[in-house]
Amino acid sequence: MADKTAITPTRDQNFPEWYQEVITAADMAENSEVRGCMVIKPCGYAIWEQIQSQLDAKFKATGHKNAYFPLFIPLSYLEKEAEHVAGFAKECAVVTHHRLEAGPDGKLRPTGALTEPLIVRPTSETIIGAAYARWVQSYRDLPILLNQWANVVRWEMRPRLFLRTAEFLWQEGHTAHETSDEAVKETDQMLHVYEEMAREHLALPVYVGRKSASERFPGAVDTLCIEAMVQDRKAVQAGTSHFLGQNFAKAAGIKYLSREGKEEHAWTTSWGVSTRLIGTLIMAHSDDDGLILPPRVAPTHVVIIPVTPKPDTKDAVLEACNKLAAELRAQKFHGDPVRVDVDTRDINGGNKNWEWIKKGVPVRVEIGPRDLAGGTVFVARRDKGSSSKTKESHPAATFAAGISDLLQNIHDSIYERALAFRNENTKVINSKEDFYAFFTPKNADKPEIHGGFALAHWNGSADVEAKIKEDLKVTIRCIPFDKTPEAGTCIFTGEPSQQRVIFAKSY
RNA sequence: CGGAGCGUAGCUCAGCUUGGUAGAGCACUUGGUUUGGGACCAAGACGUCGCAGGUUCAAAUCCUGUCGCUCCGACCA
Repeated sequence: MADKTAITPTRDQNFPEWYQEVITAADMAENSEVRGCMVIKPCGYAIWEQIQSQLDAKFKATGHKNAYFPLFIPLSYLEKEAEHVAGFAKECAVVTHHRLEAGPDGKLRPTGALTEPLIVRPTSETIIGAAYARWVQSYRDLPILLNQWANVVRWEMRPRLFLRTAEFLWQEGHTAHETSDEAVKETDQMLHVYEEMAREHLALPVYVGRKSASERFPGAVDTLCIEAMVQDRKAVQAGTSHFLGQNFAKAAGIKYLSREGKEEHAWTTSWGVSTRLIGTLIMAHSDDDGLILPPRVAPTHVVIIPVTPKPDTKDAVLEACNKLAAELRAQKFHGDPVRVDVDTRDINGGNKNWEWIKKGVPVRVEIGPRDLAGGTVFVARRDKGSSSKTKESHPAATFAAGISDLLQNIHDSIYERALAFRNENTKVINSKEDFYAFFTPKNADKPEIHGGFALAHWNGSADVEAKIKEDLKVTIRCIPFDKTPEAGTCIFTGEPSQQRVIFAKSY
């Protein structure tokens, strides 16, 4: 029993299936009867609420306000920006009717065809652009700094819970500025907000960089991104920030009279993160016993499990549990009260323990009669694995006072582990042969976990990118900012290159 | 939209080749014994065998059609 894992298969045996099982075991979400859509259950949604409230505070702190724009977008709006059309047309849900009538067979059928079909927003640049065009007349009306929390629909062929679903939750920031420079600064600023969120809240080390032209958001001049590595060594684009230049302003007619009295088009940006962050979190941190949550986004920081083997000590144990819960709740972690559950359910203690392990709660505290006698609490850290050997006895009197430090310590250890993993699997590659070897699985039928991030020189050609994608399913994840430019030669063509870029397989 | 596979209890699946009363494990309910890491015993509830036709005395099983799902490709945050 000792070496049994809570999740089967393990990560090594079958990573995709392990991922699904972690979600099921933690009761986070399930597939809905509508293909590609998911039901986010309370345990999953609570994580989103944490992400949402913490990010929202950062948006407010950088001068943004929230608003809400319509779900339905006139079809003609999408047509206004050519690249945008090409990017999204293939995955749009289209609304063509507005009424149902019972047919002769008693079944409902759509009637009342719309004169202009509506699309369900895949993203909102066009409809927000139309609003901004109405709102902006003068340079005095700029900047506009708005964000919306919304759902969007992209009709995906191959859905995966949290990572890629037909409908997903996200936030999309949309700003309009007087100058290019100001919009570029906004794009950088929001990327930085995402990077900070990933590092400090999600314990995710990310590469920050720029997308190559072929990976750019449709219609953008420049797309910046944060890229995370998960445990099968693939990349996940965890957030994006786009400098849209004047492309959408021209398409939507966002014009203003400048300080010089000339009519100008505004400069716009957009930026977003989605419920995909939850999928990234799961794949980056969890182990073969289930979810591991970084404390800042964990809906529950500490679960207290009363151990009540004998009825005569039960009341005293429960009292001690409630007392500790109150002490913990009085403590703060990054400004918020510590979130504590006391699990008093009358079920087998072992099962109870495993349930919380699978849900990824950072700290489990057991209190039983022996602890009462000794003035101790028995503490298990989720990030240290599930073995009972890692549990430690702490003095009950001082435990609550140290909880914030303990949670921060857990956060740091999760981050460090993810960082070490990423660094181990990021290789500097200097030849085409090494590159192909790095990304080719040894077992073609059932590929093992292989590859990682490759830092290689590239001549900037889209044809080379396309060829690599075709051969290996490997793409340029980003041109990283934090690597100092280094002259070299493209490993594919031998042509000069200014910088190494990050190649990887991706979700 | 191509290629493959699968639809049987809440879940995972057996049964189908060779037609004959609908099965197992897990989960669930009740009672009891347990309880410091996934407990045990007993009793119980749960099914239009994806759907529609056909063959047959008889279909989960054979035939035809149909719908859905999963995986692999193409596409994507």
